[in-house]
Amino acid sequence: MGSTAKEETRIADALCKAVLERRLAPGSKLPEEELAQIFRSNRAKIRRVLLSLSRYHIVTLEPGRGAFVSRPSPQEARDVLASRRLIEVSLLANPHRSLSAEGAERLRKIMAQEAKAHADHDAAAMIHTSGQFHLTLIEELGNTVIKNIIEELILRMSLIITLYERHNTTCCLSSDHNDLLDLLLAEKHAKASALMARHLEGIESCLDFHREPASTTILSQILKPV
Amino acid sequence: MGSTAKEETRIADALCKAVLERRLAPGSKLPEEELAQIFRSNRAKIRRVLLSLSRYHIVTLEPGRGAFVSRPSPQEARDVLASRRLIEVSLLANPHRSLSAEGAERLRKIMAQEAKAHADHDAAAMIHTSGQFHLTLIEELGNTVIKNIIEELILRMSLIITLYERHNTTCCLSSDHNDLLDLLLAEKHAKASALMARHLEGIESCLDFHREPASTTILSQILKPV
DNA sequence: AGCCTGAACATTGTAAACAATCATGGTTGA
DNA sequence: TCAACCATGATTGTTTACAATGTTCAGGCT
Repeated sequence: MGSTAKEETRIADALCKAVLERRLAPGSKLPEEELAQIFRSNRAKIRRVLLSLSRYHIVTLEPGRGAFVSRPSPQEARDVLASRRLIEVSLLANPHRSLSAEGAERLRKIMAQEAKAHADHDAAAMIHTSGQFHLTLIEELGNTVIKNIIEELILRMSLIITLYERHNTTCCLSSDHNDLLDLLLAEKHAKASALMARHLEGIESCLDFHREPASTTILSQILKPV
Repeated sequence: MGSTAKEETRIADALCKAVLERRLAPGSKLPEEELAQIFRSNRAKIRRVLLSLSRYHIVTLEPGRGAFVSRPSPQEARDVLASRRLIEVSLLANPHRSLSAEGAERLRKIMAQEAKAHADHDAAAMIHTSGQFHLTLIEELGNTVIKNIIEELILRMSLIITLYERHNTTCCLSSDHNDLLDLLLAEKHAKASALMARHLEGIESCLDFHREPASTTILSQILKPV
């Protein structure tokens, strides 16, 4: 996510990645000094990064207390889900432009990575490539602005899933992606849109807003020392 | 737009308001020291505000050169327009919930303010209330997350309109709002959605991406000295 | 025993001084 | 006359130290 300086981008990306892959649990405290050591940076830069991330609702700043990984409320969770569904579903129904050949190629490459991650049982890679598929799709059919919006929503969804995922369920089936691409190439917008709606509803149905685990994590074990 | 501290919110809001009402021209430089004096604040806080606003694409930070009011490129302009249209139109077609009685009441009040601003020939108030109408509508039919997204897009649209508005045209006709409310209360989603599409397309048709005026402004005359 | 209180510690927030970078205007030379 | 160049001033970027706030833990009181 575009920061100004290079080093800050690095740090922000590392934090976002940790959130995306659900290594960083919602509610975790993010002490400035500790982060500065982990990333071999200084407090000022960490501070800027945290402020930036707070704008994306990934981090919550509590004045006088510090920064924490956000814990979206059930209401916020529902709103994020609904917003993402609204945007992705309607973009597939009314794409700004149809899928180009090179776009399809990009998507296929990502699907190959997905398959590999699945074969390797690499959970982090699976989440990452799955998100990448959605983002690339949005970018091909829509534009950069919408892509950025969805990018933020996907990050927030990671927090939501970590918080509210019902155990015993296997969320996020990725077999849909194949069908989705076929429908898009066949220009069957209505069907593609409906499939996307089901796809996202599938994720929602795996959530349970009654429980709120407070699992906090220890940073240094999670954020690799650069 | 929610900042952490109170004073910073005040400053950010003042800047956003100036952008929204098109007093702050795209490209204007925003020197830290000068802003600090205008808002009787200090550089550190101004700096935080500018960083925040840069995350909303309202301000562009150029390393070593400082902060400037963003100048969206024609491409970015088109993308912002398209994104806003996508979201607003599809939300009206598939609202998350139907308009409540109190929601209608809120909208009516805003429309009254719009009428007053129109009667007074108060351009700033007209822009402000018009935006408020859209935002309230989105919030009633959708949720807070979508509202925040649209809020940012409306701000960016202010910059775009300032940059690319074709003169001799009267953009943003507000007579549509009345009809829109009627259609919504009658639960005529398809018609409401179509009207919104036309409404937003009307704005787009007033833009001309060929000219790029570089009008820069002087801050102290525009930002009231608190 | 449980809880309130207060002091010591740790962390965040703020300010100011310093360093680095960029815009400027004037000078020099062809 | 014009262009390139250097010196100067202004603005941004970074670091440091210090102030304010929150947290924790020990001790004493009820």
